[in-house]
Amino acid sequence: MTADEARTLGQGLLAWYRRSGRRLPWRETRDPFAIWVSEVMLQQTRVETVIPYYHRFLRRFPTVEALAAAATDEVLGQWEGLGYYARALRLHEGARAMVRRGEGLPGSVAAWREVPGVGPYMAAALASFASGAAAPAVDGNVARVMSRVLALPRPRLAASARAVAGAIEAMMAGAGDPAEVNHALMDLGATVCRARAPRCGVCPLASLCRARSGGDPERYPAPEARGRGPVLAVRIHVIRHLGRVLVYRRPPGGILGGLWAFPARFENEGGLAVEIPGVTWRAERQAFRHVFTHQTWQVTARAGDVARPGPAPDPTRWVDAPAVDRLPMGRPDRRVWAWARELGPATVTL
DNA sequence: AAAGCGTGGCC
DNA sequence: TGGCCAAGCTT
Repeated sequence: MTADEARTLGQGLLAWYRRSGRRLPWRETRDPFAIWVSEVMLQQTRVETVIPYYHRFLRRFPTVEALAAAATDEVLGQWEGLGYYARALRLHEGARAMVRRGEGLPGSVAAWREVPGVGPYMAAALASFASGAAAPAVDGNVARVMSRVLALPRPRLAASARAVAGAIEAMMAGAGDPAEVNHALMDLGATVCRARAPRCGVCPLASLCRARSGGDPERYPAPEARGRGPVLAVRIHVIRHLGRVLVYRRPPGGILGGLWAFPARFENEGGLAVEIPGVTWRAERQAFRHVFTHQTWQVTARAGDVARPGPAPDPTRWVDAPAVDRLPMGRPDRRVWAWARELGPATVTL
């Protein structure tokens, strides 16, 4: 693509964006903290899913100082249901580091890149949206758009990525506000140049799109191979004594890391199985399947009561039942709790 | 550098 | 239904 062609594309793109771009809450502000929160939430997560979380989170933590001062469980609690919980832990960690250093929020690509959880895409997006930097922000949408325009099957490969960035920079040079170019490319990918059923008839880039002239734009980008992962049988135990319940915090780093959970035994991975003598199990059980990206849990949940509990075995602890509602949990444990909390006391005791 | 990390919607 | 997908990052 020549510089002149890039300029023409950029102008057509911005004309389309001003007519058909999305209005989104995090585009109504230049507050870098709010935009940072939105970008973290939007990783691998749909816009419609994020919007209510975004408003709730900023209402609870309006500033980086408020977030830095919060407890981990408050932050995870606001995040419950969004998934990829390490994002929330890194956001929290980043906020505390910024407040500790007292130099405000970053304003450049390089400075954002130092922040935990901020990678190449986010650093460019944040510097562009909050500070006006002319940095190409290549997310999944933009990579797909440029993969098609330039007919590059693997736009993330180093050589292709350079071509993609170069073409976007050329568009920015010819077309005003760099942040608008980034927003426009993302919106184009989300609403026109979609993964399936692209609407080439209304695309402002169609005239120069090599994938379209090739006749089968959906062939780009090349599909990523992804495994489905194993199915694990998981036994989850809700063990109660009077008004209390046994829980533990899952270790950071792994699946649902940092969240609270009920003691569980995994088919072949140990998990956290604690020996509690004298449990009277109820006859009812709950069974369901929970599909993660890389593994599936076939869950069987049981609930029981213990008459004379010893101290909670490490790392578990007894928690008042109403407090369990406020502990951040993953979906499987939350679902088990929603079932178990409705059960009355066991009918038989030892 | 390939694998791990959640959840919900869509067809 | 099950497979695919959605504003990526870390190790």
